[in-house]
Amino acid sequence: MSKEQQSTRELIIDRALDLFNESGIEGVKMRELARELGLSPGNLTYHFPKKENIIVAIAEQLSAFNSQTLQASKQPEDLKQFLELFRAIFNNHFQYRCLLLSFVHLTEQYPAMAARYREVQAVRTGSFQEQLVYLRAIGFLKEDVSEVEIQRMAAYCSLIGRFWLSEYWVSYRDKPLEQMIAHYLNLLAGVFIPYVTAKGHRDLVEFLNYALI
Amino acid sequence: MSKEQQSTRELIIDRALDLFNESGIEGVKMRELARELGLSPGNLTYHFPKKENIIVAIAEQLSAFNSQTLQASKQPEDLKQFLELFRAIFNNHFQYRCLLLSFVHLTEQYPAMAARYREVQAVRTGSFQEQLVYLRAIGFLKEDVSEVEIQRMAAYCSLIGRFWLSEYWVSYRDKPLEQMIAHYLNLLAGVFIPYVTAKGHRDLVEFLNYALI
DNA sequence: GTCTATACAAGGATAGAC
DNA sequence: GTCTATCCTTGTATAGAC
Repeated sequence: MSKEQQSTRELIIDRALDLFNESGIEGVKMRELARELGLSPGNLTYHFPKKENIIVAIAEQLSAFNSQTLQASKQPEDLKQFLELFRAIFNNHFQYRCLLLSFVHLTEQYPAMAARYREVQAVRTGSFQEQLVYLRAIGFLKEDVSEVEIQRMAAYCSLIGRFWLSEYWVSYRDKPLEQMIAHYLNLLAGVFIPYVTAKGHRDLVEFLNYALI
Repeated sequence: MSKEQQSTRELIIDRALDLFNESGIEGVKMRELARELGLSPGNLTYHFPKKENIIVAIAEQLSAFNSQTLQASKQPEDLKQFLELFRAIFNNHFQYRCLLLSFVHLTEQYPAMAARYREVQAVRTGSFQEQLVYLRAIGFLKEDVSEVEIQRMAAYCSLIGRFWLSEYWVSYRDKPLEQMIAHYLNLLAGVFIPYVTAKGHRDLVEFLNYALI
């Protein structure tokens, strides 16, 4: 996809994502974005009547990325794979951090985005649960792990998955991304430690050794 | 504190908090706030030259509340007390939800608030760790719980404490507050379950029975 | 010290010519 | 598809009355 082939619309989305990530969505003015692109403000409005439309377009990209990542592992082979899934998602999140970081704000301002997000998130939490049930079935989690415990683990995964970036951004931004992703993967792994079988434990230890530097 | 005795400044802060909580900080315009109070916009500017000043004033109230709540239990008698601490904090959070819900935003916009917050949060996470070490010392957590495990537990407490409200607001706002606070207290309690002694377990079960309806 | 009236600048959005 | 000109809202600043 060379730059020459990109439509104006695509050029706008790409540049907007960069600037939004850099200065926050609110920090980037429509006139500024137009100037950066060598367009007139009016022309920008032609392609995206409202700023919201640019945001939605970017959100759709992220959503597509995430769906693609998640489809890959309906039934993870082991805990390692389940956790690697999160590494991929965390990297997606960082690429689209402008959205993640102001997402409470966005859901307030644009009810359509809120509704869509709630839906996606409910599906995702449910899917975590299924994957954990599956991991229990194939002997990585103890047989006697209860439904309630599975639900709790899924809830922790959800919460960490949603908010790791916000915490990172506010409190640990000076530290390297890789290191902090490793930290949050470690927290995720820690959720399972008390509930794994011997086999699961070996798998987890392996993950912790190679994956967390 | 009857309404007659409140200074204009106090009246502004009170009304602003209500409106901010209702419509979000960005959703409340200075002119609107002035109108609600029966003041002229210029007069509002006299008391608070910038909107930020109102926000800071409100943030100081929350901070005072939280410090007061936290000082109460440097050395919790038991796990129950530790968890009750969080219930109080969660209720504070809800009272000041306008701040919590846009706090990434706020720390971006006002570096002073960011620095202060980072400081407070570091202290708080450290203090969780100390309390957990203490709970281990007095026999509520198993003796062989490691420092790494303590750190992880503190990290979970921190993450839940920071972001429970965001998740609640975005995904479960239609459910009653009490019920959702109970849900997040349950998640907090769940963090400790694998690491408690028999004594700690009894304590935890008791908490779960009476505290979570 | 407290308040009113008014002005200004920045930013999102729109209309219409080319 | 692109541009110029314009409008409206909102945060902020100031001058001056009481």
